[in-house]
Amino acid sequence: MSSVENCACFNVRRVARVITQFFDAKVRCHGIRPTQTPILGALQAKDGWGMAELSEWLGMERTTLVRNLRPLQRDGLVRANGSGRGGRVELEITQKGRTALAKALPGWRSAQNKVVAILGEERWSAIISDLEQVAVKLKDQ
Amino acid sequence: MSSVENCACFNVRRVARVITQFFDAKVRCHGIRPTQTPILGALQAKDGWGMAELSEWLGMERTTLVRNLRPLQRDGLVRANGSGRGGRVELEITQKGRTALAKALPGWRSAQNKVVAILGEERWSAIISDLEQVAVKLKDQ
DNA sequence: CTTCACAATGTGTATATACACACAAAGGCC
DNA sequence: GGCCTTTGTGTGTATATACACATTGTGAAG
Repeated sequence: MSSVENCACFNVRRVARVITQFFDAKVRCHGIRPTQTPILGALQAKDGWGMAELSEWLGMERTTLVRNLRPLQRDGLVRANGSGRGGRVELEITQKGRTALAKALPGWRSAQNKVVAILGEERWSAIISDLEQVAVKLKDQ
Repeated sequence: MSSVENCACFNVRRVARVITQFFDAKVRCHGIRPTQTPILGALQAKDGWGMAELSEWLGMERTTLVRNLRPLQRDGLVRANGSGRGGRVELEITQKGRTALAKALPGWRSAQNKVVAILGEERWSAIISDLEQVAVKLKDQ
């Protein structure tokens, strides 16, 4: 029972790698990476996120988000308004960011559809819901 | 339907982050990381792995495994016998590696039990099995 | 006004991940 | 023997991730 094959961490990371590579192959040619898509998506849905707030929503270490934003800021897809160190920062997606996201959307949708189709939409929803529950419970501890 | 919240890549990566942090908190104090555990585990179960062979089994890019082995080799937990560039390499776990893995096992088991307990063993097995299927189908494409 | 704790952010360092590319050995073909 | 494909490995570069620590603004207590 307690072997490598059953390890929750290993198994989830393993499938995350494969799925990420699959999504990457579909959106890379549009200039953004699958890991950047949710950041842009969150900013497009609602402006004015703070760093800590957005990192919480993404389930990502705050300091990780700081680094992940760097390439997006450098390329002008995201703007960070605020004094930076010490002061609160307001994040917003730029017009260029919106355009990039829109361009990558067909590729993303194709990947998403193919992944979901493997198990079916219902099964997939159940798994996502269960995994979400795991994440929530683990963050309490 | 096609929003950030439903993205398969985002959701799986998200839960992978949380689970990894949880495992990390349990095994870090024993000197190894949750991402290194499966490598050591695979080598303990069977010696003589080649690079490509092991990376395939781990569902990891071959070049990623090369880098991930570096800290383990540096710390003397894993040995790579072979000419390296060009020639086939035989990987093996050292005695120090076996000891480190054994020391971390209680922490790992604790984390594993707690994660599995959230959904129950049956539910968890079903999810792992389904995700495994997704990984296999995606690698064909 | 000063100090002090808190809240929000960034940095140092290390590992994890992978695409594009480069390199070397082994074996078949001529 | 000399070429060439195939197989097995490593490197360059870039992003992703996070723990430990540092920094700065703000408001409350004195």
